[in-house]
Amino acid sequence: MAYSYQHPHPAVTTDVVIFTIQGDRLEVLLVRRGTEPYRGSWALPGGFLDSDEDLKACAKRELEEETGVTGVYLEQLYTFGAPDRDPRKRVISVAYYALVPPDRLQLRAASDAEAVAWYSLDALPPLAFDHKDIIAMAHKRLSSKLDYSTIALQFMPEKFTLSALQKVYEIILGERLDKRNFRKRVITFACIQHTGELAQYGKHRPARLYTVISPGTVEFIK
Amino acid sequence: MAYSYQHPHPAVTTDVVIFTIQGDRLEVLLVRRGTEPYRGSWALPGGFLDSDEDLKACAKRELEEETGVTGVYLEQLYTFGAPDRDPRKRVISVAYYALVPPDRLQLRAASDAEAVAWYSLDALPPLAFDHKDIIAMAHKRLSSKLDYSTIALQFMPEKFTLSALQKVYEIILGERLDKRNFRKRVITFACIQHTGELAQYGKHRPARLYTVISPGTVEFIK
DNA sequence: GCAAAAGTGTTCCAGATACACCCATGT
DNA sequence: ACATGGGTGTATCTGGAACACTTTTGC
Repeated sequence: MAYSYQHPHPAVTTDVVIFTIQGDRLEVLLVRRGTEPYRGSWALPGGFLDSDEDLKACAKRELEEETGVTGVYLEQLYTFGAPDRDPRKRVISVAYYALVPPDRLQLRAASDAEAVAWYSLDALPPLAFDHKDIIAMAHKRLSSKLDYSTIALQFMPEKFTLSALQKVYEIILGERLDKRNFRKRVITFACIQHTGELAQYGKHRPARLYTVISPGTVEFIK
Repeated sequence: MAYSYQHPHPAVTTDVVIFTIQGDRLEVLLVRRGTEPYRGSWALPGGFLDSDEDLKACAKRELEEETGVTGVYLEQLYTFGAPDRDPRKRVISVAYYALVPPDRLQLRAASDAEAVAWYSLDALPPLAFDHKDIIAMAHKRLSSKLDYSTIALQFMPEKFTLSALQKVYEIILGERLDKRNFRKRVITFACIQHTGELAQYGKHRPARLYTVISPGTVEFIK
């Protein structure tokens, strides 16, 4: 079975950068490649576009097939097409990215457990293709979106404390923030609300729990 | 001569949205299609990716071949890949955009003069494919970049008056701006400088001419 | 002298920043 | 009682917005 064309056609893939926050680290989801080229190397989840498949649908499908992660809100990042980015043949890759809360990271049981893992952004293994560049660009996009959108809320579980949210900002931006100013700012977000509940106690005062009103949406500030 | 693959490969094209300001209008460069599908319709300049060609190089080449416009700084906009965006076959299009000053608009003599034209954004003809959506997205991107970069300077000829620059902002944003506030803001741009010269006289006071120090660069404000 | 665009400062408001102490709980 | 993180208010600074008149030229 072969597909023939009058002109050379590149292959088209999608690749997905899934970020999460775990512990004190910003992490990305990687899969170990089972096929050449770069067999055995770590890479972003992704794969070839089907004939009648929308680009974003392809990214979602590959993500689910390879990692079991579903239901995330993907956003297009950039299209990578350097002629030599795949050593075997010409491949154009449309990259997407998304943010998931750490409690959503139930990785596919069905897939080989060894083959899917979270890696801290500052301790990435050697990566296949130009995936290092793709991750770098996604990180840059993420940082700049923090300034003018409420995108960071996508990292939060259903209920969260303001301290936890602040920690997320600090991890992504790589700097400490002032607690009072941070709180003043985020409570102006129309899309967060506190639930009246308190967090499970620690050896300190219990914290109020907040929740996001319209989840899955990227809102712009002001 | 045919190219065969084991899996279906979509075709990949680049399309280019070239903006300019002419008179009081924001305009885009369109070409009339000479081939099916949409033969005779207006469309963005663009075309198929060559086998070993970088995406941006393809956009530049097609732009020059079809319109004679060269030397512009292209930026990637978005990749469009809806399965039905081309009625004949699957085509993925990587869209680029750029801004050119009106004095650079010497369109290719070599190409059919009838086949290349500037159209005002608010009086576009019916367009091929999803090119209307591509232009809409490019316009949105352009508007938002005005806020945080000096991208509008790319529309200016080598020497220009502050009033001319203000008019450019007003045309893109679709609203009037305060003259004093505008001038205060733009003279803080590190990349513009006044030349000491005055504009050719009209029936009014001559205006100072300014120039861009590092042309071709998109600078971020602050 | 009149029309037409160039050029110029100050006041005000809102949002960001800097900064330090008391509170509720577990041990 | 003490250790731990939760929670709060005020003074200041800065950038953006509103706003009107004088200057230089052509006719």
